[in-house]
Amino acid sequence: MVGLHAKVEESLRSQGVRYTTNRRALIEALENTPGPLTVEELYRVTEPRIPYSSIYRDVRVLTDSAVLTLHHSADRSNRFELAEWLSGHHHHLVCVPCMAISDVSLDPDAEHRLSQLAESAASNSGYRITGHSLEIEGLCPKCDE
Amino acid sequence: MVGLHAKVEESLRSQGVRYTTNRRALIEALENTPGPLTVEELYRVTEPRIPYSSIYRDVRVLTDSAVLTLHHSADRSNRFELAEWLSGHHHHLVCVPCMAISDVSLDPDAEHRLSQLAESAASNSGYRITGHSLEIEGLCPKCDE
DNA sequence: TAAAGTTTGATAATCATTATCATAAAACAC
DNA sequence: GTGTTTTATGATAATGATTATCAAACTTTA
Repeated sequence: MVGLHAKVEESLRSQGVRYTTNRRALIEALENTPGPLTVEELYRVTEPRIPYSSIYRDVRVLTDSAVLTLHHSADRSNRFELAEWLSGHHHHLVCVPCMAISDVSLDPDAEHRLSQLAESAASNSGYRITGHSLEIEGLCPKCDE
Repeated sequence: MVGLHAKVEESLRSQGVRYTTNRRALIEALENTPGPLTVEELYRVTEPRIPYSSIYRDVRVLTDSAVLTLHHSADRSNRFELAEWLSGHHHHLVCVPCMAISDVSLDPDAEHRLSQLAESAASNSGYRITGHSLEIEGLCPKCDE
């Protein structure tokens, strides 16, 4: 099993993009978190501090390189996460009051049924389906009282 | 069957908010469109023109009043749509290349199975589930060639 | 009709994000 | 290695979308 950094480095190199200290720190921050992070959260979490201008530039570079994906959440904030080819296919569990987001996976059988649902829902739309994403909304244990 | 405007008016009145000409025009624009709209699209579609400052204020008022909901999708723009208690529960079909979004509904049986999937996926998270939303990604007929 | 409360639209202010650019670091050629 | 080219960095300025302000117009209520 190849490590995350090796995969990222290989992918970036093939695109002529360097895997620098800053970028490595951002990837590590996302690796150690159960859900997508905002730029501000990335700023607070990394040590030593990376200036905002660099974080903004790097998340853009990494998103353009398909290492990260952008996630847009209900509080209007942009959040970044590892692309699914690095983290595995997953969905999101969102706490409506506090806006915390964490990843959830379906077991293979459930995932298969979900794919079928998505296919059939779009069957007479003329679209060619390439993917799907389920967002589950609720109240996290802290907010549910 | 009560009309859309009557429902909106009643809901707003109960919250001490007026259903003015501008707000009615925004609701009508959303009623006549198969998916959520950006502020810019609302600006272009309404006649006579409503200034941006008013559109921004009104979509905020209507969202705070739970008449509209904010949709967070793959481009970075914010889109607004009628809340589900007005338009019915539905999901979204997104064309990845051109970013067009249209509503899709599941039949009751499929919707039931989707709810169960969402419940079971979150079963050991400690969350209390209140809803879900499926985003289906693909290529619309025009983009698929 | 008068008074109180809301909405409107023009404009200014704010905030997140992106662009600029001189410097620094890394990769490459010889 | 030395020099050359390419790419990355961080400080700062610029942009663009959204929100706040406020006087005037409009609605509702008394």
